[in-house]
Amino acid sequence: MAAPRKSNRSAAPARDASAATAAPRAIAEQLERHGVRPSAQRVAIASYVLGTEDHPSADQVWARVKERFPMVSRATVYNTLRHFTEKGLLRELVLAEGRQVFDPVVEPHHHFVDDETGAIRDIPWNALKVAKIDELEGLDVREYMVVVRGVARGARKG
Amino acid sequence: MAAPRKSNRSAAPARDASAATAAPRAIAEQLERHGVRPSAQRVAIASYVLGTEDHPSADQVWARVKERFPMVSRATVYNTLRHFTEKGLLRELVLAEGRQVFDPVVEPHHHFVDDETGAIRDIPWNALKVAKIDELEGLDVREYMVVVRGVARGARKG
DNA sequence: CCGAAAGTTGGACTTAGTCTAAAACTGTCA
DNA sequence: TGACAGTTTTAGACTAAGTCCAACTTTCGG
Repeated sequence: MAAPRKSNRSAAPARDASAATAAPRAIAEQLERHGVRPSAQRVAIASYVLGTEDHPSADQVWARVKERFPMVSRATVYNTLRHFTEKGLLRELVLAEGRQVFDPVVEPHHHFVDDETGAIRDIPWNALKVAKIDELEGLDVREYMVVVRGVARGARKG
Repeated sequence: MAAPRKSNRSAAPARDASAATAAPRAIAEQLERHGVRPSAQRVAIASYVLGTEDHPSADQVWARVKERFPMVSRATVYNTLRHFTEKGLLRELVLAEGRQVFDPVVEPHHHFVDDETGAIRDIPWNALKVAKIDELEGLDVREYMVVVRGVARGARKG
């Protein structure tokens, strides 16, 4: 389940290194560049949600952040995720198993939903090509994506 | 909001004709053909959900059905929708504003989500073409669709 | 240090959906 | 007809996801 890339558990405290923790300094700067005032809670939330390859739901983010920051409130996480989304740090997808999920990749891309595990994976924009989208009559298209459902064959490692 | 098509309130009892009510006989037969025993509640649910062009959520179906069948319970509606889906009468989409919605069109097609109203519209399968879907490595594709978001321009009539 | 604005908090509330045990209905067979 | 089994429906409790709000805390500018 965990994506074992970006192994920068550099100056992390003596806890397990399972959660992806980027340097707080860098995260604070990233927030500021997007016009978000970096509070401690926001940095904690960002350090998980901006660094993950999962597509967590809001409640999943809350659970994750609480592990290292137990006194954070649910309202804060929800507000913050909305805030991040408004500021363009996140994208909100509505294709998951009934809940809205957040995707730190803001650039357009497609999605693969694993029917067995429910996991969502990104598909690079150029891996697929949609034709005739500009021929749709009467629709002002703002964005589009292909949603592929199926099962991942073979090479899935935990 | 009401879709004033299929005005076959033929041998219906003396009640109002506001909701789309197909002939109960025909619906019962349709259910039987799909291996669903047609109870009164199931026919009531089917007569709305199989005849609509909306993409209602389960709770919306419940609300609609209760208008003409006030004593129907929520569990029945949820069970029935699941049952219909298993029997291939409905398809369940997971792309709506955070909820699962049902689509009486079982054949593959694409979807347009109106960002302003949240309404979902079908896009015919042949209106778009997705290339390179068979080149996706390591994925057993079961189905796919294009989800288009934007706003409907002009000519929208209810 | 003060006040205002921004941020955070817990908890109540809402909405969507599931679960359950009991009741009601249906078909069958004697 | 009446008894039985299996199916369907029911109300309501429960859970999960998410919103809302009023109060508290923190930060920032002066």
